[in-house]
Amino acid sequence: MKSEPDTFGIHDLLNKPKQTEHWDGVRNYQARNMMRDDMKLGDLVFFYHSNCDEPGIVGIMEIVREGYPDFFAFDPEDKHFDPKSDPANPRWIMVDVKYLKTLSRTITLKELKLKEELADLALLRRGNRLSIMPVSKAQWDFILTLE
DNA sequence: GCCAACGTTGGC
DNA sequence: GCCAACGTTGGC
Repeated sequence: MKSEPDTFGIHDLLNKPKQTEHWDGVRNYQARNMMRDDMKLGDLVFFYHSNCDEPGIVGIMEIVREGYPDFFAFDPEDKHFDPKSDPANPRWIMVDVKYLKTLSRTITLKELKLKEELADLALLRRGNRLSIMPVSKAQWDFILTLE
């Protein structure tokens, strides 16, 4: 899962009560579907810092609540308000994530790109701008060997 | 700040 | 259903 450190970085998650926060504001259907359909309690997630000096994987989180309505979509004052999301039939979904650890160093995008083992990593696919992407078990294990 | 790559919107 | 226009993402 990607986030811009200037907006919400891994340190912000670390400083939340119970080191837990809802992953709100996703307004892309593919990303929403992954939160709604694929993410299960206890699943592990890489925290990726995007749009910053050193884009890359900085830590690990755990899913502690499965998909439920992103109620910020109902709030006209919220940045991610969506008038088309009906509370009776919510359009947007979020999950809750809990901080697990910060990697001993950032595994940079630049470095990931060099690895043959990660040729199929969704993050590295051309033009991919999704904020949530799948990582296979093999990819996950390999990435952790880079730490 | 630039720009490529996408997703979304809305007229037709 | 097509597609041009527009907005956003995010690396560089």
